[in-house]
Amino acid sequence: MGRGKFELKRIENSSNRQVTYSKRKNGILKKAKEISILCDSQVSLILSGESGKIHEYISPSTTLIDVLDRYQRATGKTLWNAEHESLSNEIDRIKKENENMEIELRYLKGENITSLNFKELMALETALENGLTSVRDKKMEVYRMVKRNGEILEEQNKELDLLLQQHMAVEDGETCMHQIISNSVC
Amino acid sequence: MGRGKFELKRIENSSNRQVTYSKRKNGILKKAKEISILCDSQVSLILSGESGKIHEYISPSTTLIDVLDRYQRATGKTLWNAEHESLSNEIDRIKKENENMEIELRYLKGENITSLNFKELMALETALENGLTSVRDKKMEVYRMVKRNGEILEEQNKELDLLLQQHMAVEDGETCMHQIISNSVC
DNA sequence: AACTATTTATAAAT
DNA sequence: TATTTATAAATAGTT
Repeated sequence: MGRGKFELKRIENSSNRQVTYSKRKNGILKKAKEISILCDSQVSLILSGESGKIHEYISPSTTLIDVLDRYQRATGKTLWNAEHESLSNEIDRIKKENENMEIELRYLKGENITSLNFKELMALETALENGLTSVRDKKMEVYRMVKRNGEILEEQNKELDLLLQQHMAVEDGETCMHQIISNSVC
Repeated sequence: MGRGKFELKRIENSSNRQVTYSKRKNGILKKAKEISILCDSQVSLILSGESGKIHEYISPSTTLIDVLDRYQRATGKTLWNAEHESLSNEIDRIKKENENMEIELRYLKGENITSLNFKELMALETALENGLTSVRDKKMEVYRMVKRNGEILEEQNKELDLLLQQHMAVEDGETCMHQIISNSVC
């Protein structure tokens, strides 16, 4: 079907892949419905694409549980125990991930850094400096935009301005200092 | 397809029904395989006809367990027991936590901050400044200790020293600048 | 999202 | 039951 023979391999273009998924999903769901009605058969079809969203067709003459029961009896595989184990494993995996992120977060906040060696501390410092630079750049950008648009009410504006002046003073100072260090005029 | 339009209703002739089942079963199994490969999607298809024999296609990138697991959490339908539900809830909870931490981490690294407003940026900046201060203090502390104990070999020491001098110079500059701002002597 | 040229699936015939 | 064939259906690329 379609404008040319297709090769049975993953579609590399992400956008095409998504479109094809959407089209073929509808196609196969229709096929599932047809065979179950035409031939009076039990069907369970569960699909999920990259978005993670699930699509299903379960023939109305049955339930998923029935299908799985039959499946277990026919194949001799016990899904229930395996299911339990699989969930437990996933929990372990996510918890581990969680723990690592928590540690990294604490480090970035300067907590629990006693155990770090010098090299690690330097890397951390660099990461923080980079973050700070991005945030300050963004802040300035937002500030300029707000100023230009004059969108905030007078009162809020004044309050904000006070805070800003304090902040900006510090940063201007630092910038100036860097120039001193690199032997240019301040 | 076929020699005439077909009606979507049970085929009454038993022999025809069986033949059609057999043909369409092959067709839909092929379709299942195709969509899973072409679109990199997770597919579980279980079929049974009147003979009771089961046919299945499970995409190789996954297992039936995984598919059912996702199915249950996506639809909220519990296929097995209460224990499953509690495990499933725990996974959802941890994943949510995980997501929040991931966002916070990105913020601290200065990523994805476009959506933040001014107040949030200021809070972020403060957090980063605090982190940086702690890390730098710690770094100095470690440096002094290492120096005093003379534990590193001569060669390593020299190499490190070079790096350090660069780092310290910058920070001394900043510290000095802060003192200027707070009206004390530099 | 709709169109269309082509391929693919399949109902009926053999 | 397997193969062939006429036709409907699905769909890849296009707009």
